[in-house]
Amino acid sequence: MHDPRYLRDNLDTVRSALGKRGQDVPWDAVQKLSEERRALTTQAEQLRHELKKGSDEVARRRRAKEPAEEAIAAMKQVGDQIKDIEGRLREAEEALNDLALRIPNLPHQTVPQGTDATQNVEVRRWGSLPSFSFPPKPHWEIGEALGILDFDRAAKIAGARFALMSGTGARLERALIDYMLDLHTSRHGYREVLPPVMVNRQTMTGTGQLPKFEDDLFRLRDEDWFLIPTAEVPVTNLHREEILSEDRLPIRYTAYTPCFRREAGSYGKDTRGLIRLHQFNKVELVVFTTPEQSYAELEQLTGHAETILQNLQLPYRVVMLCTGDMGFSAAKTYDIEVWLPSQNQYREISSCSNFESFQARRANIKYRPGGGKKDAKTDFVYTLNGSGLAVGRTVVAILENYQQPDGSVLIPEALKPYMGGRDKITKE
RNA sequence: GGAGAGGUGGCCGAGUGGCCGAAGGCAACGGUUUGCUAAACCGUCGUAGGGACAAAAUCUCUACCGAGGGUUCAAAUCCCUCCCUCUCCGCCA
Repeated sequence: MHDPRYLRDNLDTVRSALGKRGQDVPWDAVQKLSEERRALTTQAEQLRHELKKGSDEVARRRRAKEPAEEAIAAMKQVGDQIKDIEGRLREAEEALNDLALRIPNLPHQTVPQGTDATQNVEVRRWGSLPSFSFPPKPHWEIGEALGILDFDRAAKIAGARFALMSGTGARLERALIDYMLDLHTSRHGYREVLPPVMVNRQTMTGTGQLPKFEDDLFRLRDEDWFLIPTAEVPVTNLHREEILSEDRLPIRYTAYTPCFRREAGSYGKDTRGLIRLHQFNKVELVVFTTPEQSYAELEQLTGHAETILQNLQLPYRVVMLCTGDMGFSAAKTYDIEVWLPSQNQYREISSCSNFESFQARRANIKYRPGGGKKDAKTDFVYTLNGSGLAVGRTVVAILENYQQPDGSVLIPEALKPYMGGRDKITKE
């Protein structure tokens, strides 16, 4: 959501800054409704002022035992006018709001121009790629052979794009969740939260999933609740409609949740394995901070996610997304991509973004600068979040990078304490 | 699911049709006093949208007493719908 005043006065700037991203926005309608709303607001306020004065006059006359019929009749008319104007105002506001909520965020200046993922910019690489004396297998073959992944039964009980993990596979997923949360809470300064995974419409609107991307979400049939596609949604909305004092900032949360995505329109993509599922687990990092600190926070938060991969000794690279590949709400995004030997490429395992005030405006999350002094003007916080990490994809990376010629899989050193001390997954 | 109670400013809490954006208290902030602390006293003390001013200070208008409708010249106050919280019963983890 953009500042309506800024939008009104700088429509052309916004429009060109959005470039390709804003192609489907009906700019003329935005401008027209913007002006209409302003005019109607002024009219309505003037009329209400008149009504107030008139009503006070009636009250005064009543007390003075003077006749008030004339004033009452006049005010009755003003009242009718107000009803008319306010009705039109409401319509204009609703229409404008609906359009405004569909305008994506403006990219930060440092974001490269581009139309798709091929124009993302690699920022850095970490780790050395593993070499194999045999053709590395895809994780689903490894997992099924070991008896820790079962896609056939998952399909039976739920359908395509679901997974069943069992035995050491289930333990591995749980170990990773534990490990990530422990690291972020004890070393990186995040507070752990365990939020609802079903949320209401307002919450989904706050972070930008609604109104534009309802088709990507699972929705309950009898209630207006949605399954969260990421913990970003409930956790960012923790402070919706709140004013935080600056000395509380930055506020950092980490949350493990399952995530649910319809994956509409991705038929045929990553149909096998754990890469793209309707339900997956993720540990998320969410930060509320000031505008000044937000970009330093983005670097730091990305680093926190990288630490997990480093500790697990998984090679990865960091890319800065170009304007055409960024999500709707983001101003700047780094993707962390982990190396997958079977695919001979890096694949996304984390996405870290600064949303600037875009979500804060939608969710009305403010802060009061200057150590809580009353006279300081409030302003919107900046929100950030990143995966730290997508758990299923981390399992994928471990299975593939740590696979052995005999089909077993070594357990990364850092994870052993979380795996009951075992150092290897063998056939079960 | 059944029955009942309730939602007012950061918090507590008054307010049943007009002079109420809302008494009083607490907290907070500024000051006076004080050897220091405390206390006392004085003052300030919600959010947002518009207008005036070149801008800030400031002034002014409008909205907001859970949300949305309605009645009325006039609604925190009356009516309707919804949401949320609490208590009891039932059910369940």
